[in-house]
Amino acid sequence: MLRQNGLSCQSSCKIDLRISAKRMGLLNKVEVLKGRKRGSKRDPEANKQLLIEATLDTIADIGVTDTSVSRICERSGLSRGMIHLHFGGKDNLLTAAAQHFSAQYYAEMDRMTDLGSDASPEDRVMAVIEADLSEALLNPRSTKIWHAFRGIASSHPGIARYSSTQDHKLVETLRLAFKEITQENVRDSILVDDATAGTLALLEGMWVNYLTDMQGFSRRRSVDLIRRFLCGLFPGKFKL
Amino acid sequence: MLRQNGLSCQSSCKIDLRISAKRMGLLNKVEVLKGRKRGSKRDPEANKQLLIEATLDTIADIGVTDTSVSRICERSGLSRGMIHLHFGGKDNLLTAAAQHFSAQYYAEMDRMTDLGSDASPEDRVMAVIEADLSEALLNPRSTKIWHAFRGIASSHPGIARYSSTQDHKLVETLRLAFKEITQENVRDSILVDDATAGTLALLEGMWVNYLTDMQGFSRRRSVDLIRRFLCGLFPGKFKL
DNA sequence: GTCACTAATGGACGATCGTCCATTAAATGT
DNA sequence: ACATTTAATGGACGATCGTCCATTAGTGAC
Repeated sequence: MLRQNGLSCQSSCKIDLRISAKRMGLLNKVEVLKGRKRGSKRDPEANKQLLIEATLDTIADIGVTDTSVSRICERSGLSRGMIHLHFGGKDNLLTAAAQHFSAQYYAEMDRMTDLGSDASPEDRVMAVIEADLSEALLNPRSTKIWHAFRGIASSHPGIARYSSTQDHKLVETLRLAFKEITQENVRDSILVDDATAGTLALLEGMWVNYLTDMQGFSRRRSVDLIRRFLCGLFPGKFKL
Repeated sequence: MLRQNGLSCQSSCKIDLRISAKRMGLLNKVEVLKGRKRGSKRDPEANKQLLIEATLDTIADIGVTDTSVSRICERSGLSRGMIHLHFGGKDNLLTAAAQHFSAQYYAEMDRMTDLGSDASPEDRVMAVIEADLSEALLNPRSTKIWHAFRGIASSHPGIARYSSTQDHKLVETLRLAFKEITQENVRDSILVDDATAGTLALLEGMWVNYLTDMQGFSRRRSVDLIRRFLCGLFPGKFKL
């Protein structure tokens, strides 16, 4: 929107129009989002969020490689100095974006798997799987961002911290559920570990399938596939 | 090695040393590798390969984001103009590198799964799994490169073509084997599809695990995990 | 209204990016 | 031996990178 305004008017008024358009449009939106008191035109915390969101959107749109400071600021409608001001540099912003993205994922995952405490372990496992493959978590934007971050994680320690599914509450949720399922058969603790790791691995694979071919991807079939594998691991459980 | 020479000598002789070192060292190596006729100092094909290899090494070392034309040339010991000369630009070189990497993977996979034609379908499936998780295919370099390419694939169509495991001979190998296993039970064609897709998904997940935590990764445990899942899918088969 | 303070701006800066090409060097043909 | 062709070089080029900072604008205290 900003760019369109800038391009469509003559050069003499370009700067004025861009500034006023930015000011009005974005700040009003921010005010609504954050509930900031009316008339205030400054809100550092909201701008930090704006930058993080713009970073994620830019990565999803044009890829990490082409995500530059200028591009992020352009999209957020804020000035170029803002990144250094609030984050101290591009790298820190990227790390903050990865953290925010990860936190958002787990928050939404928690929300979607908040079954009653009387839910069977099978239902809890399936809830995790269905949540992970739901449109809220698995969509074009999130897959692109997720894999982009993972792709640069090994050369970017700050991001690596948020590129793993393996060290979160989610793992314990699954492990506990599988433990309950096998409780009569306690001798086999490796089964629980394998079921947990295997389920997460299958989900990873599904995300890759989605990234590779979004058209041909079917959430239902993917859920059924994983259920089928779990049904094999725990005969009698996870029946359709 | 080039850089060390450049740094360790004085500035007056820097250029001469670098050139002579590059000429001697690299060309002799290339001659040995390619069997080029003695005394020849030009070999465009070898240089293309040299650039591709240098590209992959650079990506594995410092990540795609920092992989620039200068860095690639520095590592290969060739001049900066070479990339434009042989590939017409950086993007084409990256695509060629992705293609080469993919081809190398499948060549090695073929080599390692070349069992006799009397091998059981179970053995053929397990051969694919063990090959994919072997050190020859799954190592720090290959994982970093693989995920780096996948991370930029969605914004780089040329690379996307080589970032999928799903449209290759490998899929048919697995599908055929699983079909043989279920041949008495022909009515269930989805089982074959699920087993194929699930196995590949599990392997994807194992690669991610390896990338995320190379120290804690165990090839044997990963193979056993997948075998366990398959054993559940096909009761009686894939026994330890 | 004035003052101190912080948020925000946008341009300056040197470094590096990828591309391109005039030049040099090597191989080949005659 | 010389001419022709092709491989290879390395610097020039403008664009863009990320960082930094002098300046402006908004806010709250008095």
